[in-house]
Amino acid sequence: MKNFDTVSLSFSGGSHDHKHCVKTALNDAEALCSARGARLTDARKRVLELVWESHHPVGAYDVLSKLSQESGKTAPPTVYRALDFLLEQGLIHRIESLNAYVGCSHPSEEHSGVFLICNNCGCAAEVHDSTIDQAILKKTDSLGFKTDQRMLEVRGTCPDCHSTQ
Amino acid sequence: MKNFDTVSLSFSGGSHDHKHCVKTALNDAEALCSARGARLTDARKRVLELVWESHHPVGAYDVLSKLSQESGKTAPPTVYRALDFLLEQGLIHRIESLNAYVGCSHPSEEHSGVFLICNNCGCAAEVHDSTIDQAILKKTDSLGFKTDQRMLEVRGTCPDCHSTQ
DNA sequence: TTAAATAATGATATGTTATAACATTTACAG
DNA sequence: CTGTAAATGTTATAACATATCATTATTTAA
Repeated sequence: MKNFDTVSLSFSGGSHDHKHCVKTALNDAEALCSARGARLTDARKRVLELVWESHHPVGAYDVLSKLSQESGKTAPPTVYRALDFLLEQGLIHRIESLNAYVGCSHPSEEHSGVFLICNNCGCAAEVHDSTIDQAILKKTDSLGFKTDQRMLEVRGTCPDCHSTQ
Repeated sequence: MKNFDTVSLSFSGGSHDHKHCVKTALNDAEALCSARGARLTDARKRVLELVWESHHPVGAYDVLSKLSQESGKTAPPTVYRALDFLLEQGLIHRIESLNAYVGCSHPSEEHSGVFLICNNCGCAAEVHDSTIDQAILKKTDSLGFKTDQRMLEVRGTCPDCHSTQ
């Protein structure tokens, strides 16, 4: 895994060009899936788009109702299958503490992010920090625990909400 | 918050005196609640006992069915109220990635644990590490994010399962 | 010590999130 | 083409959680 400390979206104040954001994500997704021989079908692509509609985590049933509106009756498995595919490909992340999903902004890297979730506005930022990664690794190693995945979610107030009050 | 690095139960190989473990937890809980003027009623105490029955996270509906067996028909709110109380008092923790609950082994300290969850045997160990805490704090501070709570759950294979294969 | 206030519990219904199981259609390699 | 695997459709249900209102128990304070 590449050793990088980045912030995917660190609290833009709602002022970034989100359409561009989504377009980039979709292009990246196409390229990645193509390179891997994975099939980013229309249904999967549409779900990815819907997850990317904001930087707020989106619930499966939110996706479901939008899908139902635009394409007629849709059943839960349709959505969950697409979400599972996108998770497998690393194109989205699941926020366990919200039962919700967010787009991943650098899916080409294998990684475990840290999610900062604002209790006020609901936005979620994915950040990376090798110091945190190493601290966790050191601890699990010292206990002989072999890690498969890890989830680190921090709830609080984002700088935008904090300054605006 | 006291600065401590401890392992609550680091993979005992299933060989510890669990009855003692539970008894201690219940005594501590009584003492704490008493000191705080919080009411550890029979119902709440029984739920705490049930959560402590193993070091595996226990689902709310597992608790519910045991309660129904021993006390006749019980409804979900009964269990969730007790779990909420126990969470508030820091007597149990919720494992978000499992929708399940585990007993807290040192409830008198205010703390955020790290949970190591074995995908093989299902056991969960709560560990603490100030290096991890500090790394996370440093990162969130640098981004101007004010933390309320955090969850860190690591899924993998515990040393017992790894050695036994 | 009793009435009022507060906290806890009981009971019913329903909301929310997720998956099992099986049928059908689509993509694509041979 | 056509057989196989992958994806999707469909129905039902499992699993997790809360809203609401009625009732009972406990504490507080007059």
